[in-house]
Amino acid sequence: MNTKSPTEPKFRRRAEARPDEVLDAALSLFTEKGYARTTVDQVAKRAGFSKGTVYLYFASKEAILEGLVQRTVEPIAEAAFETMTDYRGDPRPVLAQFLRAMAQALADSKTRAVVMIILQEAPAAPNISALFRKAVLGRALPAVTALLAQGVAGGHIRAIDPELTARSVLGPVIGHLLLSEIFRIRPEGGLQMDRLVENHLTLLFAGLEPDTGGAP
Amino acid sequence: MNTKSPTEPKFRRRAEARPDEVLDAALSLFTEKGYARTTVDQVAKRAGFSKGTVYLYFASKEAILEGLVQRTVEPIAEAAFETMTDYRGDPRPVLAQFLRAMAQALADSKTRAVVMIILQEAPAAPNISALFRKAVLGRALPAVTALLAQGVAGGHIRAIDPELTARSVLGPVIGHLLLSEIFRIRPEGGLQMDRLVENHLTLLFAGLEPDTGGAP
DNA sequence: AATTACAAACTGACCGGTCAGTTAGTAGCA
DNA sequence: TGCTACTAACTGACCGGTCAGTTTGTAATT
Repeated sequence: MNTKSPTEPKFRRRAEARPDEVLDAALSLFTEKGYARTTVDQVAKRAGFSKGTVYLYFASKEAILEGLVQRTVEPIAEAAFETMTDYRGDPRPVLAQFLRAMAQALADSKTRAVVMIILQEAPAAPNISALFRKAVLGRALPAVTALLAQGVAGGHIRAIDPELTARSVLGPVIGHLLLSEIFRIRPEGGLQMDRLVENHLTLLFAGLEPDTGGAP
Repeated sequence: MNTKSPTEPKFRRRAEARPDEVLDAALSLFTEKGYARTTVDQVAKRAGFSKGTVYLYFASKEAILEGLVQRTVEPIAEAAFETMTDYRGDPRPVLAQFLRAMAQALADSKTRAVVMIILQEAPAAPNISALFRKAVLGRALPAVTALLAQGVAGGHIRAIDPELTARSVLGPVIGHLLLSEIFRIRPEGGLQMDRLVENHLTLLFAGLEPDTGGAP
């Protein structure tokens, strides 16, 4: 990530830009070594100034993490979820739209990195967990569940459990992300989140097809 | 698990039990507060003795973590994967067997806890990551992929991408685990991994049904 | 007596957070 | 234009505390 060319003047005097510079530096370091193993001094150094300055803009190390999550998660959360809530009809087109949007968001490596940091730190940092739950999960899961329930009720899809099926809709994307980011296990040629989603959608849509009495 | 080799020690004090006691204590603390925020002293205290003793049996704090992963993961890894490799025919019964075994393994809260710790620490601890990859993922994924490929080739299932579909098979289970353990989002009445797997299997099996020209 | 198993005290490095002091920029004045 | 006075931005040494890992002494066992 950036880090600014070494020819920059020593004093920059642009207080408004500082918080974002801290967050950028923190993101790259947290990604490399994890939150716990990164020191505030390292963050400051990478951002191009000293530790004291960091504390002019963030109250604590954890506040940096919170800022990072907020900056990444909020715009994504705002962009979605409204279409789904009152939809009536076959849920599949909406699911496709949703999963493709998700794939697109996760195509950005910064977003991916923040999501990974959240997954790693959430168990030990309750406010991070709460933030993500409130902004993303608490909205996405009920939306998908309601969409599926409505589809079942209307006979558009097979009679499955909507709440559990929501996991079958979203799980593969999360699993793919984890395999790739944590264990470096990914298809030849990179993450290919798009291809994963398309493959998943064919399978999922066929699976959701109402049972018309086919033979197993 | 357990050890307790009946052949070796006739005298000695109670030293043989120590490593497992350390691992048990470490597991509960790592689960509560995470690896980084747990001190070796706390592990020793919970196990009922002092820090120095821990270092009689483990070379470092990270070695404790490795021991924990090894103790949990190896028996699981050994128990499976062989059935799949040379199978010919409709892969669905084997997939069902596999997912149910996975659900059963994850029903044990200790196993679940270790898996979560792995997911959290793997990015920053390469040998943990490698251990799990070698013992579990590096075997499970190719096995499922090969099974699917064989099913496609034999016309038993829809022509999907086997490698990507492996994610659709396993992802929901992982996603369910994550939602429950990290964000405390779970169905009423607990984890219900069994019900998730059964619901997932209906959906998945219908989705894998070869396309015989049904209605969209 | 020799060995083993352990507790307790200790060491040294590290790190989050603070703060007294320094520097860069700017407004006012001549 | 040059000077003074002031402020916001920034630095880096430092402090208090923590913690992984080590050493030493001792009680029990053989």
